[in-house]
Amino acid sequence: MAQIVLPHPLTPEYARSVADRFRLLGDPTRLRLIDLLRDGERTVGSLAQELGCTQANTSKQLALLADAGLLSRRREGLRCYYAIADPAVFEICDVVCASVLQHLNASLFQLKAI
Amino acid sequence: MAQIVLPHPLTPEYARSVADRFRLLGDPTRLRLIDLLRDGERTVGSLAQELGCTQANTSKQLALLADAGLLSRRREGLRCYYAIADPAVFEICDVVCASVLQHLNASLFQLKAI
DNA sequence: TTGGTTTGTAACTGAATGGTTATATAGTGG
DNA sequence: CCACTATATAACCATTCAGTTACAAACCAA
Repeated sequence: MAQIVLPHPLTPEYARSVADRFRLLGDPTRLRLIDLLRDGERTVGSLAQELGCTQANTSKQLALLADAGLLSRRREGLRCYYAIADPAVFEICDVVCASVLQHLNASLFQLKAI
Repeated sequence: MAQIVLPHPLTPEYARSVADRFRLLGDPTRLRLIDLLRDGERTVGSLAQELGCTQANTSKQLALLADAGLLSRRREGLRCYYAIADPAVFEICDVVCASVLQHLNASLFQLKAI
């Protein structure tokens, strides 16, 4: 498999694609859904109940993640089980979380220093 | 330094913080600005010219990135030089770009298989 | 069939936001 | 002083989008 690298400077088209992915992960509800799916597949209703979201909204956000290829869908009778399809999301989230935590800690340190 | 880990399940507050960071990176213009700054600090006008953006918009987007701690500002007379302040953004972007490229390649393969 | 359950979807609303225009601020040179 | 340059910012507009409501579709049980 040929290794394809993004151009530098980044073209508007590629920037758009990457930005789309970032924006997809840039919502608290979707992040919490992904986090809940760390433990394995779950049904829409179960996820909705745990998040305190409506079923409609949960279904919509799950569909967005699945359409992007991050989640997989599996029907079983009435229930629909969603699961992580691309484990890369964990790596991505971990890296971003670490950066955010570092900033939060730094801010906290600033506060304590006053 | 104590290692602080995000709670699981992710609380709404932490999810919000992480989502904010993702959303900040979820814009093509800001991603291209970050990409241009890989080569070192640049002035607002220089960046605006290369992106084909207005000076006002470029300044606004740079300010957003700087306020979040991702960029640093350095004034020198009339000019204002921006630079990467948190190298973690490169790691973050690289991870996401790799994932996006993989999906793009997979889509391309699907097309060729038809 | 009838009723109940789970999920998907269309239409709508309010809020957030990227980009533009115009203006303010501040530094430089004559 | 004045003009010019580089940057920041305020006001505004158009678009995007998360969430809600209502409803449709699909499946199961009795």
